[in-house]
Amino acid sequence: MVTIKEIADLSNVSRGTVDRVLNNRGSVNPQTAQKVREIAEKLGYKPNKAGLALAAQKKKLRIGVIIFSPDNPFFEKVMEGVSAKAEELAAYDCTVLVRSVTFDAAAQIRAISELQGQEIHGLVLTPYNDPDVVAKINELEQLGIPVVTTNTDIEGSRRIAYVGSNYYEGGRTAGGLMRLVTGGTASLGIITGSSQVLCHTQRIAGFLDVIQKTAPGLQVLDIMKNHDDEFESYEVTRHFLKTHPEANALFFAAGGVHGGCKAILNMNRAKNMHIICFDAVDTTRQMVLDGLISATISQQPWKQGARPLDLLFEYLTTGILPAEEIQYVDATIQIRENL
Amino acid sequence: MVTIKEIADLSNVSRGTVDRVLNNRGSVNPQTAQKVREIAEKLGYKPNKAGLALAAQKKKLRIGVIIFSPDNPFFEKVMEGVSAKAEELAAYDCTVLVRSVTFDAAAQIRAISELQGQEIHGLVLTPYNDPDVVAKINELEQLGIPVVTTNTDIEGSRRIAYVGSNYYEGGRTAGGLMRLVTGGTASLGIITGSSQVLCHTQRIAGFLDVIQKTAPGLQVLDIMKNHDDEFESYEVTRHFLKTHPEANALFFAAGGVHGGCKAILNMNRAKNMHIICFDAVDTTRQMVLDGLISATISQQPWKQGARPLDLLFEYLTTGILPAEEIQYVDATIQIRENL
DNA sequence: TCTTCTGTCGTGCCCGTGCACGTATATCTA
DNA sequence: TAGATATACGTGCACGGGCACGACAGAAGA
Repeated sequence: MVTIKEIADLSNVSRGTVDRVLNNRGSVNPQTAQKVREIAEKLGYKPNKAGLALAAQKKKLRIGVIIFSPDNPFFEKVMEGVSAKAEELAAYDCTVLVRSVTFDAAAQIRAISELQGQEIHGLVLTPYNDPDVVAKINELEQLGIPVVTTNTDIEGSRRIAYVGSNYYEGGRTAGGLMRLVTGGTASLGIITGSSQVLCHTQRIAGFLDVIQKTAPGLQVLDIMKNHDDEFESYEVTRHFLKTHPEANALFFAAGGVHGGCKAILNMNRAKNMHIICFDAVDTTRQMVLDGLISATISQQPWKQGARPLDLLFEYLTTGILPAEEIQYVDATIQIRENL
Repeated sequence: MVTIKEIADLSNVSRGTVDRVLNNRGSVNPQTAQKVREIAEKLGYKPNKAGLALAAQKKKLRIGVIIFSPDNPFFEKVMEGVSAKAEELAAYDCTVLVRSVTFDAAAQIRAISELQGQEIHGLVLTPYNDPDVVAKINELEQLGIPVVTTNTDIEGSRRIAYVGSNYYEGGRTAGGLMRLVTGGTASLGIITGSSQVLCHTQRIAGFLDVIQKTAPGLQVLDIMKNHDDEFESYEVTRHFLKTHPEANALFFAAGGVHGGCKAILNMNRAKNMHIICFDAVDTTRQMVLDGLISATISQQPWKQGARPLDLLFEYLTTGILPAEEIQYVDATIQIRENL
């Protein structure tokens, strides 16, 4: 365990000077600085976390969180993760300010400005994909306010990290599961939210890649959109089942699982139907337990809420950036027995 | 954030007295103690982790780890977890002493005594199920040396926590997977390590419970033992396949997956064979990627190595016992696409 | 009454880091 | 040459908790 004091002793300077050198603050003689840096390097100095945390205790941190309005059961679980972690961080005098707003650029930017007014030191954001939002994130970065994106990423922004799913890999896993539960032969329908949402199309791309390569017996009858709406999902599934009496498998790449399943049940098509979907919200859990859904792939919404706060807190107190800029949560396969 | 100082001020005593009361050291007037305790309770005092860690810096901790000789690829992964966490803890002047010994009571007790000679402050142990080992664990507890068991638990001991799999639930998940990949109908063989090892029998119990309740079409032809030996596994599988030409599914409840799979390949029985097993060691991974094994259930060996150290360090520096005495690692389902 | 013992409690330092403040020396200006 | 200014560096305190030491009072013994 190398301390600043040790480095100071070996460099024949005081702790303060070492501090100035290693943290680039104040003015130091270039030669002295060079020497200190060399010694610190040689000794492999890593700031002591306990000391850092204690020193950080003085300033009260405020972290802002902006996510969708949680009318969505998935985001309710994300919120649970946020709340749990917020409670934990409260012990370190760190306050978490949550704003849940509608999913559009203007509302997001308004919410960010509001949080800026409250003098936040960091921000967790589920970004709406818009150049204005990118600009706003970069503005925050300029002001020294780090941003972590969650659930969905945004390109071109200088956010310090992204925590979320790897949608393409999730789709691949779904494809593999479909191969396994159908034995490699089936006539299937794919139901997605929207072709405009990158997440959904990425999932379908992964799914199709896998079945084309490893399960040529899986025939895709149709790809339909439900715009993440339960009732539209019901309608669309109903129509699909009617026009395709031979269909015996369904892949839900987005929300609307509940509506789709209801349609299957109402039309008495549950028998020999193989269903793979995403997320383990309550209604989905029930359908898995009932045996209607073979398996669901959970993206750990709780973790998607909690982890970004962890990363930000670490960065704000220790200055250490996350080891990985992109932090994928595991896509865990859930069946009736391990829900 | 409540501090000792605040409690002291409100109780009209000094920090030292509050410290004595809350940590039960030294002598304090019972009335004063009562008052301090009440105030601490009311304020919901939780010792500050940073402060605690800083104070703990003075005494260098030593934690002992005893696991099997890692000729086993699973325990190699456990060791990776231990090493990674040890490196992390080294930053706090905490040394981790590892002993890997053969799996019997005498050797374990000898190793523990050795570590005692090195004045360890805590111990991580994969306990051999023997009354002498129980007694030894309790002796350590008496001496103030906390013990965390990992991978397998031991009854009647006063270990502060257990980190490992829920074998019964793992078996249930395996049963569910077998139902899914076979479509609910198959003639299967079960290969286990030994009927003397609790873990293995628990897994089989979970597996059988599930298939009896949810997949009556799954017929168990035989349950065989391979004593966790690859070559015995090869022989036993070979014999099973020969005597059961109709067999089209295999469940490996223990080690020896590689040997068993080799037998299947050599006898040209890979086609239409459904295999479910445990752990994702390299040879198993390869068989999953090759499509021979449908799915494997991983018990996160890395975490089983790392987590116990975390718990012990937390306890030794802060005195906080793990929230849950029994910490199950997730049984994650791994298929070709999410390995 | 003086000493000794014991129970009770306050004080100060330590751990490692950040940071405000103070000070010494060198350079520049009037 | 005195004074202002800038550069380079040392010092001390804060953060929260552990712990050693010592102070003080009351009781017991001589």
